[in-house]
Amino acid sequence: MLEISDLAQQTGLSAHTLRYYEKRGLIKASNRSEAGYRFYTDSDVRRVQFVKAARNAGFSLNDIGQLLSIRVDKHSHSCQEVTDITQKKLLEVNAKMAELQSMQQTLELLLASCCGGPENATHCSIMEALDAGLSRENEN
Amino acid sequence: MLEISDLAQQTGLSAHTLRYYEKRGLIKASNRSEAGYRFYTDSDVRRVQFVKAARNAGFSLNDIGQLLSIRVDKHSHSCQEVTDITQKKLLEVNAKMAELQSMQQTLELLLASCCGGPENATHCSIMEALDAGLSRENEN
DNA sequence: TATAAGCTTAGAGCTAACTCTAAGGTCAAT
DNA sequence: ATTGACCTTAGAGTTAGCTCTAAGCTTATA
Repeated sequence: MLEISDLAQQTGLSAHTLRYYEKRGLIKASNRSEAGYRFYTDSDVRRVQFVKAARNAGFSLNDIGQLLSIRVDKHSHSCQEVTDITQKKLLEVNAKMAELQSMQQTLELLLASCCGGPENATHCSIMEALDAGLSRENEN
Repeated sequence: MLEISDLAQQTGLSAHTLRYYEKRGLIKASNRSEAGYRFYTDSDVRRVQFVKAARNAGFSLNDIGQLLSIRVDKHSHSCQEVTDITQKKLLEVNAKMAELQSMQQTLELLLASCCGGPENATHCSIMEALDAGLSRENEN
């Protein structure tokens, strides 16, 4: 039986975060001491590690809530439900990536155009490009 | 002279957002009517367009505040200041991209491993992978 | 002149995921 | 019995960038 700080150490999450996850309904200590201290079992630890792995994969805490309810009753859920959640997340990640790639490209172009030297910015090509609206490519 | 809704239409930002930018100190209506209505000049429009272009490039409103203070007094600032801000932003974007790429890769692997069919999730390989902590590659 | 559309302000609410604080209880060691 | 480290809870604060509301003016049109 682990106390919350032990679980925190084992998972690399803070005790605060673990309590927060509990408040969100993601995890729960299997036992409590007389005084109300949380005690975690191995099964609790595995559940927290599942949450952590899902966070690393990019899932939101809401997504993880869904995944967890599938996890506790796999018989009542299909693989398709799991792939749907995963697919949806992948689309979000791809969208975000596209946005960032556009920014990255823009920033690289800006940097390539500017001398970056100590002279004053009167003719700075970055400022000029931003003034020109980034050459109307990036309009939405 | 444009009223705020005219400026909103010309820039694609909402009147709410324009007032918010003003509150943040990024923009300002050059004139006000007797009644207090904001009136914008062409120069105001260009400033807002600068802000919008910088947003598209990924700059935060704080960054944009700095860029704007350079913009109004280019003589007192160097190209280096501008490239420093830009470089810093590029590093942030790159870091975020790396994170997203890792997620993307993970999600793609997960999807490739799972049948996604209507059978129950008892042996779903996505669930198994998350249970296994994503094979300890992604630990931090 | 009355109605509707649009303007003003201050300030609250939203999202996501923490992060921290305050006030107090518990526990092991001295 | 007293530290000091840890635990509890409810609830507030943080970040970024909006987004919206309420209450009240103003302006153009019918």
